[in-house]
Formats: sequence, structure tokens, C-alpha cells
Amino acid sequence: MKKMPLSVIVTDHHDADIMAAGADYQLEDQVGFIMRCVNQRHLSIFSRLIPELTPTQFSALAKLCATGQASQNELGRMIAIDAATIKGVVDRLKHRGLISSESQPSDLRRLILKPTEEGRILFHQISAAARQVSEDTLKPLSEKEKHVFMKLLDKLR
Amino acid sequence: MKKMPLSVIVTDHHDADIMAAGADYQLEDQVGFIMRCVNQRHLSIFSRLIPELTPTQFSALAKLCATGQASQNELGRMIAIDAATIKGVVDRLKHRGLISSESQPSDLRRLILKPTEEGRILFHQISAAARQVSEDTLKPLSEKEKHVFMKLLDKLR
DNA sequence: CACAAACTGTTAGTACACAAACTAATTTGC
DNA sequence: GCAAATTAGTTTGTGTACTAACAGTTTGTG
Repeated sequence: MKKMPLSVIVTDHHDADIMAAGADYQLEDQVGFIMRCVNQRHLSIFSRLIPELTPTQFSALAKLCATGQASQNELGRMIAIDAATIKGVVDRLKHRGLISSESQPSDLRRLILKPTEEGRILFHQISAAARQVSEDTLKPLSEKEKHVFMKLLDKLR
Repeated sequence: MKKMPLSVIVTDHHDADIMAAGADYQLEDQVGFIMRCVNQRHLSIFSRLIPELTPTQFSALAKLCATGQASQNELGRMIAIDAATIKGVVDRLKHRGLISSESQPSDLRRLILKPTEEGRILFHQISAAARQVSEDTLKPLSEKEKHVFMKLLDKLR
């Protein structure tokens, strides 16, 4: 843990207190910063093993395959994606013929989404690779460390 | 650890192997998915405590305050931001008068970036809140757990 | 029944984030 | 000394991600 030389902290500036406030702030030690880096690595692994879909698209398709069907906002809620964001994701999956949508007669506001046959097939083809993505992402850790990490990560959700 | 009923895994579909492949895939147990959720929480904490800047903008400003100056791509490299992305970040910081840029006479390709006085002041004002962001993000963990988590997270970088 | 409250999906606006293709400037390697 | 490779920055295009504002629909309550 590097220490800043005193000269950096105590300057001849007239309000040294304010100037000193950020002097020992180490960006690369902050959770948010490291998480961003770890996520970058994860995304790179994902796109290498699963070039067909983005992580978000895969999440949506996977959840839809697991539940059979859902309305658009419902799907977004299940995978923690904003209503405004899920629209684009759904549009792209629909455009590629991986899911279908039809409005629900009993509630005209709702769009019922279902995976198409093609969507289901793709999901099942990809799911092994998806497991591999998680494994590769955690590769730097021992089995015990993986377990601890996942437990702690889950607490931060 | 929920188990799928057998009926879900073994269907009467003629290629049950393919259909079964993704049946036990639990999206919400995957590292990538949980990290996305944790990051959402972190971003929400950040924007509440530091509404003035985005995390990326803060990173850029903090690094520039720490180093005194850097070229645009150099800055991006230091905080793991793409050349195409850092441009927008720099433009916005520049537009708000928090950093300045001038081309380097000895290498006309380079833009030398420096924090302005206003930028430095803002950084120092915010740095306490930035520390608080990290603390709040890790709040669900005990002191010991925080330490373990950060160590493991760092290994995944 | 009426009507406010809540919900569904949409749009516009801002801000990352990365790939790919491009220009201009600089460095290198022969 | 000069072509080739490298580097710095820019632009375009795609894809998240969230806020805020909006219209249409449904629901709960007086």
C-alpha cells in the first residue's frame, strides 16, 4: 500500500485542508472501479464464448425459456432491466426471430412474449457455453474461494 | 438450490438431449448476472451521493488530479476506458470547465489534458463522498468479509 | 358509477462501452 | 532516407442503461 509523500498532502496552498481531502484517494482500490474492470473481463469472455448474443439478450431469452412466457415489463423485472431498456432488447430478439409477441386480449396494455422454436433451440445450444462463461470468469479463484466470493457477492446484491 | 422436476428435463421431444441442455440453467446464480445487479446498486448509491458526476467522469477527473496531466488515450488506459469512449467523457468534462486540453508541441497527435482549478476543487470536495460510496456499497458485509471480498475481487480483475 | 391511482408500453434525451474503419503524426527498421 | 508499422485521436454504428414525460388501460375506492 503505497503512501503519498508528505509533500503531496501538505502544500503551501492557503486552504490546505480542502486540497488534502482527495490526496490519498486511490481510485484503483475502490469497489466500483475494480468491479468495472472485472465486468470488462467477464464481458470479453462472454462475447468470445457466445458471440451470437449479448449478456442482456441471453438473460432475456434464458428467462423466457425458463418461464415459458411473460409480459415485456414483467420480463424486465425478472432480470433487473428497466422498462425503457427491455424494449430495445425485446425488439432485437424479436427482429431475429428468437421471441414472439402478441397483445393479451384480457389486458390490452400487455405484450405477451414467448420464445420461438428457434429461440429455444438457440438457448439450449448456448447454455453449455453460458456455464463455461461463469466458470472462466471465476477461473482465477480456487474452488473454496469461488464459493466464498459468490456468497459475499450475493450479499451485495 | 432448487431442483427442476424430472418432467421438465426429460420431455417427449425427439431430441431430449438438446432440450435438456439448458433446463437446469439458473440465471440468477451466475456471476455475471449477480455482478450486474451489484453494480446497479453501486451506481444508484453513487448517483445519490455524487449527483454532480458519473462514476466514469469522476474516475477520469480523479486520475487527472492524481497525475497532474495526461494525454487523452493515456488517461483512458489508466482507468480502463476505450479510446472511443474516453473522448466523450473528456468532451463533457471539458465542456463543464473541469479539465482543459492543449495539443503537445513535441507530438502533434497528442492532447495534453489537465484539471482546471475548478476541476481540482470539485474533486477535493467530492472525494469524501466517493469514499462513502465505496463504504456504503460494501455495507452489507462485515469488516472481515469486506477484506476477503476485495481480495478475491481483485484476483478477478 | 366515477374518478383517481397504478400499471404497460413508448419515446426522447443523456451517457457509457466497444468494434471497426479512418486520418494524421510519429517511430521503426532496413 | 524512406517505406512500413505504430500510435493518437476521431467517427460511425450497435447495444446497453437510466431518467423523465407521455398515452392508453385497468383497478381500487369513495
